[in-house]
Amino acid sequence: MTAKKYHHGDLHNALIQAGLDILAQEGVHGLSLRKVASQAGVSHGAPYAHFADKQALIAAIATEGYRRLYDRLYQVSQAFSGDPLLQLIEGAWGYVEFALDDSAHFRVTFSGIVEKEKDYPALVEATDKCFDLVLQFVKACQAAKILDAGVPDLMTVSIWGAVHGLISLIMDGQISHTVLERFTVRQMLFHTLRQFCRVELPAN
Amino acid sequence: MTAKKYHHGDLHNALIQAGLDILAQEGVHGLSLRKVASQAGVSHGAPYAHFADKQALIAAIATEGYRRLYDRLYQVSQAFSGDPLLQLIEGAWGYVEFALDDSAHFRVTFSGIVEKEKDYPALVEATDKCFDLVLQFVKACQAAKILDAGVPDLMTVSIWGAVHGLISLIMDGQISHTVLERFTVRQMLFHTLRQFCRVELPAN
DNA sequence: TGTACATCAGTGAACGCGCGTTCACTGATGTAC
DNA sequence: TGTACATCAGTGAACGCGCGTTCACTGATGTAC
Repeated sequence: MTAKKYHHGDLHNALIQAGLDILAQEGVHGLSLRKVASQAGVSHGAPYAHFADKQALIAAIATEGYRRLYDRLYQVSQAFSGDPLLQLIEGAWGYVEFALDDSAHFRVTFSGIVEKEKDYPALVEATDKCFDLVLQFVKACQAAKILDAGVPDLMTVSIWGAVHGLISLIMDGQISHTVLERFTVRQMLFHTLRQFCRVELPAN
Repeated sequence: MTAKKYHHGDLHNALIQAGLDILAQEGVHGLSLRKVASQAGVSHGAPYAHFADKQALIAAIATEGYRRLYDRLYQVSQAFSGDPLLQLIEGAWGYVEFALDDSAHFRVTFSGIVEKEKDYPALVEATDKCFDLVLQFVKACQAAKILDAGVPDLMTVSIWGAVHGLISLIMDGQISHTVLERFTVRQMLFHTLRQFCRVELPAN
């Protein structure tokens, strides 16, 4: 965050990046403070100058996850502004891509590893910002009669949950291979979205 | 499984039960072979007479999770036989209840902790049996025009994912309190199911 | 029924490991004069 | 510009811990005669 220029320069962010590297290479199980420090080229005591404890680093990594997700969604909202259906579809697809591209980061972000969210206001803010953007997508779709009218919050939770659950089941190997062999992830996503939308979806 | 009657009697199953106790008391993080052995009242080397390694015990616990889920779903299918809509609704609700009642067990069951499922045929079998039962629910609903016609496998994955994702987000604390305060879990589930069903749902 | 034996479930000491965290320290940096 | 000083990011040894796994053993059990 605040890029102080003492020895390292910006170890705070370097540690978060190192955490992402570890997650990408070794998965959630490999994420330890000592490995993160080593990956950042720093001794294992150094992180304590920037994070209170391991939980705080994980919270920062989760916050970064929500920020990246927001960026993806925001890009989609700009790219398809004025077309609520495509915003919804490609927003959902962006969510899926994030999960597939960086599955360990996705897992940490959503795994609720950080128990008392209240201690990490930046995480709460990033979460809320993401939710609000999806909420905008949903409201635009409702206005365009693409989605049922009704409480937008509920619809947002339902759609978010449907996409989140679909990609979670796939990532965690719960979908039988007989299904995986016959359909692409995008086809499954479209099938799910079709249940929510009251209009025809474009070809996937 | 095979209840040999040497010293303990049936340590195999006692260890699985002890694992469930640990999960209920301490969560996924507390699950270690040594704690499980201790909980079962046995020395920490004893489990190796029954399980090749920790992964094998976890696989057995996940298998038990799928079996319990199957039992819940089967009970629903019997209780509401002839009423596909109620089977679907209460089956989904059973899934949600399992997650809420035993969240750590639910997590282990679906977390894909066991990487190479092929090494645990009982787990694969339990998984497939569950999926097939949901598939039956879906087919019955399609026949009754409650759900859209189409590939039943795809519809099963979509609905399963929607319910799984909804309860996952709730369990992992990703739903903002402003939503949680206004709606019950059952209301959220009904809202999700309403998107899939082409008929009115009963009052929740 | 009683005895000798083989089996093997469970014991407990031991192994090496990586972990989170602390703490006295060092030395590079920024600042005051 | 040069010097003295204060700051504090990063070091590395040390701590205690719980973990998964191995292994020689013990003793309760089932079996053969």
